[in-house]
Amino acid sequence: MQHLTHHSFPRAILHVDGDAFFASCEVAKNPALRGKPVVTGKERGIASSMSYEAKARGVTRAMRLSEIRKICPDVIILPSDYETYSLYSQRMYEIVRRYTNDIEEYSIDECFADLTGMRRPNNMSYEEMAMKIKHDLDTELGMTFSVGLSVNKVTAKIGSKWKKPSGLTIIHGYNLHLYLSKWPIGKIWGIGPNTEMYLKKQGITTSLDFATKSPEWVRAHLSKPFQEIHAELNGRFIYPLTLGVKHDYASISKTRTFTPSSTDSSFIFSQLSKNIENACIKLRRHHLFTKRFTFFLKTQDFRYHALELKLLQEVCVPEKIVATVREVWNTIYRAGIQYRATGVTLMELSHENVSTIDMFGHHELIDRVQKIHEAVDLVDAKYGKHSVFLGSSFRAMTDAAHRGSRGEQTERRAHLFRGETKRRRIGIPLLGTVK
DNA sequence: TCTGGGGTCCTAGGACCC
DNA sequence: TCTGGGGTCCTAGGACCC
Repeated sequence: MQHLTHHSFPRAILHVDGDAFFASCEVAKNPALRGKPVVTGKERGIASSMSYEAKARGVTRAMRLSEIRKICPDVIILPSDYETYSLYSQRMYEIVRRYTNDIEEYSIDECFADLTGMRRPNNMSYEEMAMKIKHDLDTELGMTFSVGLSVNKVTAKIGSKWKKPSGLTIIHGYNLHLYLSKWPIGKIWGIGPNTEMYLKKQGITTSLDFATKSPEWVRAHLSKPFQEIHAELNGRFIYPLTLGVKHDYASISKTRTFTPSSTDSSFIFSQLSKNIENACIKLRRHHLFTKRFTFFLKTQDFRYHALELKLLQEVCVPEKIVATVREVWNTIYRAGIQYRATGVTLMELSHENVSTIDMFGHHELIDRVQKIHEAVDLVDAKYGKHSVFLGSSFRAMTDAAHRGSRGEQTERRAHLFRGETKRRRIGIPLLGTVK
């Protein structure tokens, strides 16, 4: 009796990657920008995406806008417009979905598609499908995409990165090794700087060097994710596609760097308070509650001093979190140390408020505070974000000396307040003191 | 890349229990 | 009181991605 071997014949996995996606969306939205150096990220003061014309002039990611203007005086710098980008993103998914329903919406500018078994229904070869998808995307969205077609996600990713922009690279299992021999180990999806350095020390420089190591060697030297990458580089299909729309958050975090750095306890606390408030705004927008959080202070030399704390009850408002941080503040904050950023991460997110604890009327109080925040969210929706904020965040919202990297935006809003509208910013010290 | 911001997953080690 | 071994849960932190 013979073994029934799973003759898992090759899959056809497509990876689609928008070229300079944010900048390209801006150009698609406003064709007058076509052919010009376009950069997005104005609100952050650094480039987050740049058109190929801007790249040709030497603009790179995270470059300061002041420097960009220096090397490229005719650059067009735009604030990020995520509403537009996600609209184009949805259209990208929809176009790919014409050819298969098995789509992973991997990120705003990328998706995977499993074309396996779709030759008959589409009456096309896999190669034709890849070409047609790219053609549809390019012509209908007014920007270019780079596409890779191969036998799994890791190799499809190599395909889409092989030629950029506007590339279409098909990597069959039988000539995978030709691509791997020319693909540096550090460019593999999932291999970062750390592992790259480690593998190089082991004499591995190309993807092929790595792929041809024995599974035993890989098991002995590397952790699970790298064993899986190794298997995919050998043409196996390991990583399934996560189908359907993106699931809920596992965590929500907010962090902000301030320049110059500071040693001022109350200022740093207010920065953290502001981050907590913003994280809670996002929490409520997604109708979530948190039961646990970590916060950190980042020192001038990039060390993190962090603490993880558990709440007695799920919350979606910042008061209890801020009060908890205040209680332990002196175990983390050290006088005389220069801090450059604070941050908070909310975890154990859930949809319902399942708490049963209701001692000393805590529940009622929290409910009341929650109602205030519902009203505040409405005010914010009407008059703009942060029209109302916690008293404990006051300094972070007003200190001109310590404007964060969002300084330009703050300035612009402050101007609005003085100018055509009568909007007032209201600090609510009371909320900050709820215990 | 002298370093912005928002995420996910994995692992090692300690605590605790049987 | 000392001992071995094993399982589970939790936490800190590493590594990576866009």
